[in-house]
Amino acid sequence: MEQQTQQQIEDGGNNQAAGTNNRWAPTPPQLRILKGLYYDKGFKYPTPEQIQEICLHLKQYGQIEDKNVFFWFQNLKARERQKLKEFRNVPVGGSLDLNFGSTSSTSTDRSIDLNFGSRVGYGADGSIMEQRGEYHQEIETLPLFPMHGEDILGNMKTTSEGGSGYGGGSRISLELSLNSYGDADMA
Amino acid sequence: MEQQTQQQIEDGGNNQAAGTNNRWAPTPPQLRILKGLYYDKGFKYPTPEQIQEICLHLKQYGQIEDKNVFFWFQNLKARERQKLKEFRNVPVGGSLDLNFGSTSSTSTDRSIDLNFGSRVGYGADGSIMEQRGEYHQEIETLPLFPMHGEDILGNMKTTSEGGSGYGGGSRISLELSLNSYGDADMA
DNA sequence: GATTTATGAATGAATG
DNA sequence: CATTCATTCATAAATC
Repeated sequence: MEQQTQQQIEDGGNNQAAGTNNRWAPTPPQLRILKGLYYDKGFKYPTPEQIQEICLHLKQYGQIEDKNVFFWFQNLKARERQKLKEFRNVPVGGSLDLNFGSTSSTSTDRSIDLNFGSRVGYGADGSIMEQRGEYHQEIETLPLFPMHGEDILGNMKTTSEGGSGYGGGSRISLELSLNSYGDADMA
Repeated sequence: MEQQTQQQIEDGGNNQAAGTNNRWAPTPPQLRILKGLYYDKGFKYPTPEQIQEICLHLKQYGQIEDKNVFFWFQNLKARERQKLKEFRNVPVGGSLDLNFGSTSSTSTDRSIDLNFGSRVGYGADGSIMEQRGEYHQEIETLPLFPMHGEDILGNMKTTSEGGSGYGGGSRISLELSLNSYGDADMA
């Protein structure tokens, strides 16, 4: 599922030949509409339904898919935010204290708590991932990785067999049958 | 998604240098294992214990933490789900008011009436990647794009396009302030 | 025609 | 689990 068939988008007379383009490019009408939504209406958080609506509508102006609309909004938002961040520091050396009263407290509180070091409380529904005080675990022979002599990659498990399983854990004996998923390093 | 023309994950054990790369990127072996688990074995809901197991095993193929495994599964699940959901028809009957500069409903900044959408909200990105050769829909009056009868967009699609046209007819009249942004076509 | 820029696309990470 | 943010890769288009 790479960049599938998003071909044949034509812009206002500057289209490419068929077969050479794979990346969607908004046609002028599409761009106009999208920008209108974003800037004029301040419409920046379209729900999936709205995305589909928009996409459906934009289809008459050229090939387009939902994900194009989605990405368009995402990228625009991200890049606007990015630009703002870059300007946070006034590059001028002049002492410009612009205290115009407006307590522009940008409440962009993204309480970043990067405390993901060891254990995380990913469990959202409270069913998984408990806080274990000790990171003590004796998984040597993992049930997930059956030691048939080779693991998923075909590498030999040189580790000790024996299986000191832990009680309570789902003992899923998944054996990966090493299916290449087309995942290779194509440099 | 199996996009292969992207990252150049380099090594298999020397990733994430200090300070330069803070974001984990799966090494090819790691990816292969993870995909094998997910797709091959249908293993999509790892418990915390299993996450640790997986992580432990993946460690021999590069730096990795539990949270990486966790996020990987979460993201893949979420995005796969999105894809499926996006195929469904849009049930919206809601009216996303999209009047740029017309119908002065400019009371609030975000005067979009996105209250209709309960909370359905499913993904909107990877829409349809599969074979969808020729489906094109006959849009008419979308609630999102109220037609006022005038075609301000004036897409000169009938002009010297010289290619396969946009296909759709311009029956939607979306009144945009065309001069708002100056660049509708930066091509 | 190689370099830079703009932007579509992908995905890891995070939040609620 | 759904949604959003941040960062990065990839590439068409513009620039030199």
